[in-house]
Amino acid sequence: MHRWSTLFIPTLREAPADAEVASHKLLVRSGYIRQLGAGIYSYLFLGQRSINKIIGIVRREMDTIGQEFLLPALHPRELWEASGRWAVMGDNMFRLKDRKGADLCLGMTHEEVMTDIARKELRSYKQLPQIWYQIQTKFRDEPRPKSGLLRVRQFIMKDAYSFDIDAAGLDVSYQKHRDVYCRIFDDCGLKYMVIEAHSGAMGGSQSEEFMVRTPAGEDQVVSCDQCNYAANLEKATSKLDAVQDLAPEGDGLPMEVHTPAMKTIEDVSKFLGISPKNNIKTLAYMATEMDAKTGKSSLRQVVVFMRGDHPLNESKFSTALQGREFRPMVEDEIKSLFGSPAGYLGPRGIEFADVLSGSGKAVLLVDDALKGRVNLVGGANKEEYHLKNLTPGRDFTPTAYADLRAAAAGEGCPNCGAPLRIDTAVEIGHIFKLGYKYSESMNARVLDHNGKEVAPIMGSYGIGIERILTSAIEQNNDDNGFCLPPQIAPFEVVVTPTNVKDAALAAVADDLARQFEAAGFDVILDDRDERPGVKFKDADLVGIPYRVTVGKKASDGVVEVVNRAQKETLDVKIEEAVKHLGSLLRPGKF
RNA sequence: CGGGGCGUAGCGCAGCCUGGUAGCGCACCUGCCUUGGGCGCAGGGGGUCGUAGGUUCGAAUCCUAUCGCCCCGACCA
Repeated sequence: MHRWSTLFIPTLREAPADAEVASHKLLVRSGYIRQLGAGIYSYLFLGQRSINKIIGIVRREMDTIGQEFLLPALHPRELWEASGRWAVMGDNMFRLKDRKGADLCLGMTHEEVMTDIARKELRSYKQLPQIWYQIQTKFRDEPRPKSGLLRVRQFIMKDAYSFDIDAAGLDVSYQKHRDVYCRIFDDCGLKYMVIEAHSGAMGGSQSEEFMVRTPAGEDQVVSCDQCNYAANLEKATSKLDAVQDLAPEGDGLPMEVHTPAMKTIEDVSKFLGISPKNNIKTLAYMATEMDAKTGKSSLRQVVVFMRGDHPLNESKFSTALQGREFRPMVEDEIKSLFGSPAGYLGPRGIEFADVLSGSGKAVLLVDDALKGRVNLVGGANKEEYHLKNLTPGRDFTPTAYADLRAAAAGEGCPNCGAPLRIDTAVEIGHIFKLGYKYSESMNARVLDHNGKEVAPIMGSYGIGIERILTSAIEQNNDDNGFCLPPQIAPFEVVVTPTNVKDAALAAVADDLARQFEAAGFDVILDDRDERPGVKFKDADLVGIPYRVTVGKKASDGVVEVVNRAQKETLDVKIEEAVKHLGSLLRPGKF
């Protein structure tokens, strides 16, 4: 039996001064974790116990669809060269050399290692599908670790990889993971959402994230309270109210108008007495083009037109550029393309490319919100002048239309039209249809039923173990501490005698704790010679969902069962305590 | 990488401006006392003042460099 008096549970009255978010303060105060360096933490007794319970749930559920492996954390450079990610990962990858000078890195994810196994071992469609997973430590040299365990440089991830013969098979593997993830997070007692996610520069056809709403989160989630629409801001769309186009002026063709010192959309709109919605916002970027053969990079001009009141979403922009890196143009670059300083930029006089890559011409990406609009106002590419009557398709031809706009709270849900909300959230899981990226680049091949060599199609699926703990704490804490769902708490119940010097009380408490243990509850006996207040405070702090107080009423055969989360106390007869707790912890079994 | 802040006992902080015995609260140890919400009394232990160099008779304090940590931003398969 676990006796508090013999355990190392270093609780603190005060939180470290540099802790900002609730879970960070409380994990340190409750003696779950201690910091070793920026984004590097030790998990002490209670922390590790809780992590182990979370891992237990993840493993139990993952075993219903896949097979557990354990891959190395130390990877040779060659493996990452094969997928092309040795260069792509940049400073986020921890790199080191061995004694012979060979380059190694610490694994930040394991597509490469898994694919390496697949390419060496899988030969036939008959061996597919496969789902392989592991629960293992990942290393990522984050530019800015923060918020305790929420953003760290070393953490535990459950990562899974599926190999299928075709897209239909991948759909099945993907759905299996989606279902299992829901069971896992339900079992962990989390309130979460499944949202559409940005597939990222890696391509991939579909991706969903499992998100927990909390102010401590770093992601922004757009969701609808009326229907089930939910998406990452990087991906979210919205319905816009119809906009009244301006009537044509003069002959209806682009017409110069003098706009002295009117550089911003706001200034121009006011000056001309129009809405920013009738303006074109012109943004100018330089994208990096990589020559596949020579590996040489060159710069490419990219112009973006948005509706005047709309912000650009850089993730969508990156997708539209097919992953090319980009940066804003500097002043000289603007002048050389537009012939005008910023503030008066527009389409006039520029011949844009008709395709994204190939020609050396500037690329023009136009946001979907401008499709079908007429008589817009934009810069004239001439200092202190704008143009009226600008109409896409007639006065300029986009290289492509694209969804580039960031959705905003209050705009209409794309499904049902109800107002959208935007919340911050923590990403606890991500499932991803990878496609052929790794099997192609790393040359994994199996024979299909026609005897033809094909690349298996892959999926990858991740769960951040620590983030389950942190988001559970973020969702359920108060001034006294936090309360974890019993399934992931380090203990399910603490038995607290109010005075261990009182032999009768101590005996009742000891006996009760033994009964709980015999009944299969995860129990800790707080047998410390401390005042009751100290023990109550500690019990409240460390997240144990139930406390059984053995005090004055014990002589009448009664103990108190305290529900930490509800802050409710119930008197229970000692001989019924096991049954009562059983009904709380193991519904249906007692 | 840009901006800001902080490094003094395990935790939270004062002292620094104006150089001269290193301090407070909590925690810890001993004894007594107390026992339903971090109790009280008495005694005690613990600090290369992040590190290195400089100025000075003398540096926690002034100067220079450097390292670490935190926050904002950039970034984030």
